[in-house]
Amino acid sequence: MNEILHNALKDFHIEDFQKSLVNWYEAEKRDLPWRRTNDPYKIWVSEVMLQQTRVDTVIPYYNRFLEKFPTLQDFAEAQEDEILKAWEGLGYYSRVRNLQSAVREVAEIYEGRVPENIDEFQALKGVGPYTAGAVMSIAFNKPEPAVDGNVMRVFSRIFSIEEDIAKPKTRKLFEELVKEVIDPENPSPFNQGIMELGALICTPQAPSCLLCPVREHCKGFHEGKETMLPIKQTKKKIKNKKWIAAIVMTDTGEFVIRKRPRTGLLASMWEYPNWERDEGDARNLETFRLSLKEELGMDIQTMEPLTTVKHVFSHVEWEMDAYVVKGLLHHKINSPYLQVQESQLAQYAFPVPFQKMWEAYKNTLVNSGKGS
DNA sequence: CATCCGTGGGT
DNA sequence: TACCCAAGGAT
Repeated sequence: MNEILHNALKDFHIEDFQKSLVNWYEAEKRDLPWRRTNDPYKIWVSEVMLQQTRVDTVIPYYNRFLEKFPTLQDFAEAQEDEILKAWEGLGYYSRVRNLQSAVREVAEIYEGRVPENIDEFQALKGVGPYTAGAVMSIAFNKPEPAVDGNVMRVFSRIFSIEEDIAKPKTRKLFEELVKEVIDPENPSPFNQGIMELGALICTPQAPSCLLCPVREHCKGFHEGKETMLPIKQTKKKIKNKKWIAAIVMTDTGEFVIRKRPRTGLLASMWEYPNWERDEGDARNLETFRLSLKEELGMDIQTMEPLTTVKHVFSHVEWEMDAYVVKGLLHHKINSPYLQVQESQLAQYAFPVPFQKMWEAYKNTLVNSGKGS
């Protein structure tokens, strides 16, 4: 066993720790929708939604999702636009496409039953070490580690571990540590207990150590280092990208939208037509007119400034100058473009920056007395 | 291993 | 305002 592990476990009362944690979890756990089921499909859905996403954000999405796709088979048979719409606003959209790909594989290869073998399950798309361990332990009560940010923070403090939790290698260290201390009789409440502790007590800022059920086991607390842990390398600054975009309405009163490429940022989501813009280039607007004319075959009648939308993603920032364009379409437009009635817009999934743009458009209609 | 991939809330 | 953070995974 490696040095850090050996050191961490020295003088650590494993069984007392397990009991204190599991008892606290059973007494204090929140009543969350995915804790009311044993269906591995539903637990799987919850775990994917919860990746890098807060509980309060997930709850309404989870409920709506399972209302729409109650069974694994229902979700396997759904159309891409349907599943993206169900995920709209939740972010990290490849999660839902990977989830469907994985679910379809389960439907076809495993006769619709979620594999109980962790290696088979983790081989599915979108299922990494954390999700595999979480579903195996929570749905099937298997003693597998499920190391997320909570677990690394809580265990960094309990064992006073100063490894950088931003480094991939560190997650493996914590997996080994969990394997040593997990309660083999109660893997599900143990794993969920650590995460619940991280969410309710052992929080990133100002942990409530005086309320902590495992305080007496916490080396970081005893050393007065709990607020110094975990150690995490800071990430670098994000870049800025500038766009010019438009709400385009045709002479027939329809709106022009566009499907984004299958890969990359906001993959397969819908958007309003937009092109990259060069800062300080006076020809931006003229280039924009040309793009609309050439790509859409549109004669522009009016073009008025709408708003500027700023949106910060995980690694890039957008600044979109938005316009409202009205024009004549001479030909049928081609994929990836689509012209739809306003009443049909709601069935297409738009990422947040374009939702902001549409809201601004609706507001101008209301303010100018043209709204409904 | 570093970077890409969303969004909203907290300080 | 400018960060940080939240039940990560793919490439």
